[in-house]
Amino acid sequence: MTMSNTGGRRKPPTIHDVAREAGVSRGTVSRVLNGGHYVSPAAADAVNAAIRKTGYVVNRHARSLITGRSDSVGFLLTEPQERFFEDPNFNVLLRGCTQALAAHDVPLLLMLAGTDDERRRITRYITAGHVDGVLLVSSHSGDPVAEELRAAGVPLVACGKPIGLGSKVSYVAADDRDGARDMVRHLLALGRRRIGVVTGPLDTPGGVERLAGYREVLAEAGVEADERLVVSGDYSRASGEAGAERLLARAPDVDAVFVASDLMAQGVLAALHRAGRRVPQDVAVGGFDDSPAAVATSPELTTIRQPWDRISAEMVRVLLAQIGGEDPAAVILPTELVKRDST
Amino acid sequence: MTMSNTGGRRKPPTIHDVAREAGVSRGTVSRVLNGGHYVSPAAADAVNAAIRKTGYVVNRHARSLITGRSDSVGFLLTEPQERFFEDPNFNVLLRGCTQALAAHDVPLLLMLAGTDDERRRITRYITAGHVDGVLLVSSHSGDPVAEELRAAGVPLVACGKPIGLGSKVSYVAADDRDGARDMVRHLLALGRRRIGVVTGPLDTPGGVERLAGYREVLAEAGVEADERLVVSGDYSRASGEAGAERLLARAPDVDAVFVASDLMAQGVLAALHRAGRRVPQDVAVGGFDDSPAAVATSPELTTIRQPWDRISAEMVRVLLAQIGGEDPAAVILPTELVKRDST
DNA sequence: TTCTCTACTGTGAACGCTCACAGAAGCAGC
DNA sequence: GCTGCTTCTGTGAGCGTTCACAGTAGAGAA
Repeated sequence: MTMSNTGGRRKPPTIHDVAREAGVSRGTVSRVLNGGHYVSPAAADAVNAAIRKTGYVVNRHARSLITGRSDSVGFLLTEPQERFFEDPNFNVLLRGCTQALAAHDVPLLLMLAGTDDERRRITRYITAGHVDGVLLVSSHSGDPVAEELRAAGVPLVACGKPIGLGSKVSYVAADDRDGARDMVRHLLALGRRRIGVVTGPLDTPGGVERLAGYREVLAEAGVEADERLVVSGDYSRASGEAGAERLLARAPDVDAVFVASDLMAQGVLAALHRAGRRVPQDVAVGGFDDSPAAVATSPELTTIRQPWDRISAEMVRVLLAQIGGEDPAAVILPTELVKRDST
Repeated sequence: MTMSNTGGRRKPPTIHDVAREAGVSRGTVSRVLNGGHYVSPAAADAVNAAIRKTGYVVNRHARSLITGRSDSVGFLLTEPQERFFEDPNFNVLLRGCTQALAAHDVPLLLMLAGTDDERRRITRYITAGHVDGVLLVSSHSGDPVAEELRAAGVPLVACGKPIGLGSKVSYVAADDRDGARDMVRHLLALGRRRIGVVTGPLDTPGGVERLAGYREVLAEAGVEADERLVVSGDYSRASGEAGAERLLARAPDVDAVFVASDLMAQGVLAALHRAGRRVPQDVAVGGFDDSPAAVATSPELTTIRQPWDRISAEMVRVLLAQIGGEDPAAVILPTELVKRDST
């Protein structure tokens, strides 16, 4: 009699079937399912055996209906779709988050807010309680979706310090300023003195902090600050390329560039190459992120590693804690200089 | 009296509240919510007004509990994570699918199966009925997850023709052979006769078809087939780079290369550049996909456009149809030659 | 008038689960 | 014996929706 007793049944087994099979009540099965407290070892064993035998899987809808939780979270990206297509950092983050969530059996709903229409639909979906919380990726300030979610009291964890959301919203970020300092110190140590910078968008804390780190280290080293060496970008490859061109035009004697993202650094490399500058001999180039893009260039990029694994793991941890009732938290993680061939 | 009557309530309004507000029964509200058949115009208006006034949003869990549907679908990627990090085609597809699904108010659950452990968890999740259907991206043959899902009768639509799943599984694909033919004809029209090819993985229909198209056109044109001109890759950038090196070593007189993916073409471009060959003067390079990667190269890639918008829209359409009870279907979409600077 | 048909509406039951509560069993202390 | 405490177990109620069914009203036909 080793065969399963399901016979020709179509419908999946319920908690009731498990209870009958194990010779206990629904309540006991439910207790085993939810942590196993106040259950005798004998009963727990019988229930687990019955679950295996029947192939029971909990019906999440029935559970959610009564608990009021959905046991799922949203991953919300409010960047323009070009950025999503271009920047592999999002993929790394997405992968990290799904992985961390899987350990808690929490599915991830992907929400890409490209248009205003999508923004509205997604906001409605989230505030209706269809997800318990949101992992937010939105670098720019004044994001109306984020503000609405915060106002609605939806548990929220941002990747990178969010702007204009007050201190009530959690975030996880790498130590941008410290990373920038490491890179510029590295360039100084190579003997470079005309160090340019292509910044990130200056309406984001990340962009501001990386620039601040650059300025600090130059000042500490007594290197003359030259505003012609500072050009701004928006993290995109194209803006890196344009930035490098401006830099070469304004300060032809530049001998190193700190670029605030690897993607922009790709563009910088292309522009330098077109201008006939050798990397790293004539101009050293340092990136930021350690994204997959950093090793797709030639030469491979020296860069500042953002600990993506830890960032995504912390985002998930903080979000689940907040869903569980804890207060918002801010987590800053250390970066690391990764030396490759571009410096 | 224009204020909402919600007062200090915390709990969201239910269908019952709407019914009371509109002066009708739950059943009538439910009918309005689900298509509005057999409802008088007056009642429908009253219900819609009440919905707006109360801010009612349907509780999907309660609905799912009784209908047995989850009204959500999974997006399952069984590629190794490096591929997901490297290839922006996945992002384009993902974006297209979320967008198409949003029009039907169907959320997308992201499932990335990197490890065996994840594969098992995801299979269990899906076969438990937590999603109504699956959008599958899995180029390689013998994928055990896909086979299990098919066997379990889960509605399934693959991107690209799946291998070894019999004819019972739906798929949407671009016309690989025809696209390859267009590209090789284009290279011939440019006067090239020593046309090499870097193939995709030959355990996938896409890889096989693109190679077949190449061979066909050369044969039709009476150009001598030379197996030294054929090297194989796996769609990755690195394999394109390695492929081009092999090609140059085996057939130094190559004057054009048809590369079966844009990402590989990036690698081919890098290898040609390193070898001192000018593109397109010395060697013309044609890609495949028209992925965002195609315009991030210099020179920008001539390529075969896969109609990603239509592919994702069709995948969603076919999947929803199949969930609705229709039979599996295969959809082949036409490609288009996009001329840029690399040919 | 009465019957039938169509268009619409209301009601109870059910979906599968968790939660609160009541009760049982075992054991100690009086 | 009774009381109190702890640990465990079963039961009824209810979460918010849809579905099947019963019922009503009005129009048209006999």
